[in-house]
Amino acid sequence: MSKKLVLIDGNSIAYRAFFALPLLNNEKGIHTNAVYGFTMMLMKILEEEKPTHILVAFDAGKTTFRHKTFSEYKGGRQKTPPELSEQFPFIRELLTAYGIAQYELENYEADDIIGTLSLLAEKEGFDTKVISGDKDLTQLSSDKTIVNITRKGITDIEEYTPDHIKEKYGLTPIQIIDMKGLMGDASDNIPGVPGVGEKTAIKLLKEYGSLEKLMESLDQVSGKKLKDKLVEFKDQAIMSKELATINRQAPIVIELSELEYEGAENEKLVKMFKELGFNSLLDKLDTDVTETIELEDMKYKQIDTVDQDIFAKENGFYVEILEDNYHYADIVGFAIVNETGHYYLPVKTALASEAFKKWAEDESSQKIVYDAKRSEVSLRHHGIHLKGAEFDVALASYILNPSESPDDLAAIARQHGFLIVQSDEAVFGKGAKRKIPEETKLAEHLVRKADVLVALKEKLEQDLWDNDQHDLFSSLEMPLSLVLADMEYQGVKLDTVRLENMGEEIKSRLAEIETKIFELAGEQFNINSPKQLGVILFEKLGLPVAKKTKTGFSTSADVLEKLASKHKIIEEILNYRQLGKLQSTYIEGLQKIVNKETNKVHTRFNQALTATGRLSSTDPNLQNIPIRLEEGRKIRQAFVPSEKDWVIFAADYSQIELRVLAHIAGDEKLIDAFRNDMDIHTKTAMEVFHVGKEEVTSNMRRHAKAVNFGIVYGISDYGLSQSLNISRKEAGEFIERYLESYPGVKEYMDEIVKDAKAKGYVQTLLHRRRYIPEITARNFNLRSFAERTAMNTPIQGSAADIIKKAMIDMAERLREEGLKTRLLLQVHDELIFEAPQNEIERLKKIVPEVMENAIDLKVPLKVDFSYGPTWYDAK
DNA sequence: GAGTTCACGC
DNA sequence: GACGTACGTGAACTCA
Repeated sequence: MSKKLVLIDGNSIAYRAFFALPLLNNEKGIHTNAVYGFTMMLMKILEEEKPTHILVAFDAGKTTFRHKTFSEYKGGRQKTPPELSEQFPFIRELLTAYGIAQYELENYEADDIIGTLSLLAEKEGFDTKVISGDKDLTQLSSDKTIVNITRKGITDIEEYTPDHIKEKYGLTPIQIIDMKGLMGDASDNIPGVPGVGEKTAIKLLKEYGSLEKLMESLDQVSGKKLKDKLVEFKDQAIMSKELATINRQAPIVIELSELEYEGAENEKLVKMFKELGFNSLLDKLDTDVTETIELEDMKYKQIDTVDQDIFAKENGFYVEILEDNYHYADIVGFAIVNETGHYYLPVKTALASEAFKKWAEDESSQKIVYDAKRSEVSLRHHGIHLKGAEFDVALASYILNPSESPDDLAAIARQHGFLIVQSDEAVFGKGAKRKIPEETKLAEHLVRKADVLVALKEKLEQDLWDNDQHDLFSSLEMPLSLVLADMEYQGVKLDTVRLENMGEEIKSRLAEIETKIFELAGEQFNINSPKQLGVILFEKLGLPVAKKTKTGFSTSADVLEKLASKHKIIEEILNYRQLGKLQSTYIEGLQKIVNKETNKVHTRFNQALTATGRLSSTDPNLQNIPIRLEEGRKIRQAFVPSEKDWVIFAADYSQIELRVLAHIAGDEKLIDAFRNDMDIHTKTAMEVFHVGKEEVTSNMRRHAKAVNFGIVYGISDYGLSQSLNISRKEAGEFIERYLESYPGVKEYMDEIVKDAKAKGYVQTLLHRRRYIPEITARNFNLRSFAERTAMNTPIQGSAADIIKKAMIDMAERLREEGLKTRLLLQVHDELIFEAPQNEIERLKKIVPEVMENAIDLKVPLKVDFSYGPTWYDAK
């Protein structure tokens, strides 16, 4: 077996982690961000590299042999912040728990230890991986040694092989040292030659090979200024090179055999993680760790005959279904935990029991559940209408922190310190190996889950109160889960014949286009392969390369569109892509998932996923059915009412996000515009371009529309420049002018960012929160992104709140009025119903009324609606 | 099976 | 001065 050595630059990685992550605190107020980042990195390395040997090297003390050469080496460097210093002991302890060797050496830096050991390892036939945040280490790269340098954060790395260095700099690894000697390194206070930067250094080295050879041939150097500098600073350059050279002969007294990695002491790790408050990392430890810890015996009773006395007023109730599509999956078992005891109910027993059904449908018997909607829908397939599910742990967790909400009950439990239940993956396995274990194991697992539900409710409910989010939970998300359950269970009818005909037509058109493309290309290839397509377009046909992805040429639509005038093949390819998308995703995709007996599709709305509070939709995703291009829009002709002579009735909010913005920001002009029901894009164009209504050109309006779009989605100047195909500078100016035009909005944007920095989160009108820790990041990108998130989330999230409220109100209103109309879908700002003809007139009044009055804002909400025999016609 | 690229909606 | 830039789902390809 081959030997694999991993060498980690401990100080460098700790620094990286510290600066990449916000200052986390554990319960005792100890800073833990560097330890956390370090741990993440370690876990990743261990998993990906699977080393046989491993060592973490640290710098020892303040001075090294390099200071003898140059006393100002690393001078001017900022002192290590105390918040980081205090974390080193924990990192050391962590490494001990992992059973990973550590080493430091008086007078030497971690670099030198790593350099020395990697040289030794090469001689002994190891494959070595060096991990650092310091690019200096790349000089160690060789055919046996790969150097990984962290790029941003701590887990994103760039891999330096000799080939990669050649490609990136045109140099060999050894020449990296020469480059450093010439250009210096501000961070280490290595002077180099003034006026020589990376570009010049590379040029010189490509020509002369090394610093020494360059110095020998100084007279040949072109450019007087450069030559003078090189002459003047010759000694300084040579010294700089010396400083930058890693010592590969350090007097280390440790042997490679001592670095053998035998695995972590899991119990120590679990203990440490708990102390440090790394609950989320506990999850990532080997599953057998969570199996062994603190799992006290679970006493439970298996129920063979359901009797009233196993029920109480408040019950933890867990419904287990293994597959994720609960519309088609079987229930695997139930568990109930309450003050009377712990019970496991086999599926057959429960479903055959009248007592069970009666209890499940009893509103007054409260159930604490995990994923209410999932439980409701699956029970309904067995004729049981779950009632009294008053606390959904998954939804509560999501509301408390939508970004961190795990998708497994055990993980939520762990997050809150309850280590009494295993992960589903540990019990059922994952992927192809997922299966139901023997019944006692299953029973115990389910009972534990029901048990932890009860414990979690207590904790989560308190947290909801503390955050002033209880109302959002109990009056919005909980009732909404019932509405969504109805929608999903009801499903949407498809005209499968229509779908099939469209498929046939597209198929033949695709074949035609394919022939044309092959003719134009002069050969056959897979058009769907970006790789092959790239070769054809940019190598064979020699079209100009505008953009590259990390694996090759970019062939995305925006790139291709710019090439359209250069070759006839482009248009065909874009056409092929568009039709291919319709065929594979929509026609075939829907055909795959439609219920063959009922011709209905039953989507699942994920109510606990997005960071903003929007819903998402899967299997099929009915929130991205084409509409923009007529060609694709025709897909909507296949969406029809499920009953004869009914219609599809669609109602959408007009500019809900911008209206919300007007309200939140309290911007006079924006409020005024909406009160007067103006065309908001025209209005914005008037403001931004300082023109009258009549002078707004279609191009101005288009630009204004894109800026409004940008505000709603929180895109950057770069994003705006992409969508308008203008420069980033121009895009930035547009945004600035927008903010000048709407001073209230500008003020809001400034305030919300300040607020987010102070509180660490932002919130919506109905108190939905989103935590934005990166808002204090030192990294410009992370911080900018966080700032845009802070500005955008209250807008988009409040809009999501409002339509959710409208859905609940709508369901209630339909019930009150005894209408047969059914709500089928929600697509972020629109609701789609199916309705009998004779209810249309009522709906025309009720739907806008309910939707527009879902909340009271400083501006009116406006709803447009339409209806027709198919979804296509409801436009 | 995981990661990448592309494309659809809001 | 560079970084890599709304979110979500799904398909096909590619590599291991």
